Amino acid sequence: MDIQLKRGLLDVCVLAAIRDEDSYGYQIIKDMQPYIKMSESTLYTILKRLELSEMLTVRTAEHGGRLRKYYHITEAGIRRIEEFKEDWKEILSIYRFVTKEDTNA
Amino acid sequence: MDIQLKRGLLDVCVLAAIRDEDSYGYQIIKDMQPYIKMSESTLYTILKRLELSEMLTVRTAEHGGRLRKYYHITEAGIRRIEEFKEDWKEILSIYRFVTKEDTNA
DNA sequence: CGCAATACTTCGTGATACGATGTATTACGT
DNA sequence: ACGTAATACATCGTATCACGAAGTATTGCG
Repeated sequence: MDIQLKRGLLDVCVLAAIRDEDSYGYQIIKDMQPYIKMSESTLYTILKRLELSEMLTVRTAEHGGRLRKYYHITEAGIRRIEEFKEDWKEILSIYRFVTKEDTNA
Repeated sequence: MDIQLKRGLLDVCVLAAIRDEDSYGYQIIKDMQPYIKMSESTLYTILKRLELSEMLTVRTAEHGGRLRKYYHITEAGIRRIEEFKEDWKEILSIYRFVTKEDTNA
């Protein structure tokens, strides 16, 4: 998919991936794989950004002797998803503008 | 609307604005206004980019003593719109992933 | 012992939307 | 005649951001 098209989707996708249950980087990538692919460097950059903007909180936990950083969505993160749903109406109107065939004979 | 969300839409929107009829910068902005707002600097940057990638051709014409640059979509430009329609399927699947409520429990 | 998988991090690069600013002309009100 | 808005296009600098490359470290398997 066009890289520019992905940009607005990535943040909100990551939030959606931790919405129902806390998760960690490696798992998030795997969960999103069927929908949208992203490299590790991209994901960790996004997670850092979402943490800075307080869309999620981080907690470090040990799992099998290895450290994992678990991410938990905040109220602001949930609102961010809601805002995306609002934006979606505009996106749809743009989609119609772009795809509408020229029906003037 | 979220600026990142607009990124993937802008190019294809501009192409859609000249699809049925050649147009020029100032007019394009006005035509797209109801759907998506962009500054002049953004539009002219995009037009330059689309010209470089041969999605459109340019012709300068005089109109009321003033010069106008008219933009004409190419075959590649039309294909670009078709590719967007293909991408749309992926976008929809992402949208569903993001908006689906947690129905477990 | 070596290699894949897991897990996270850092760095540099290229793309790009935008505000600010500039140039020039036409049109309109007073 | 004068000033202001509208039309029309261009350039520059900045901030944001996705990505590949590369690195660190551990677990687990053959």
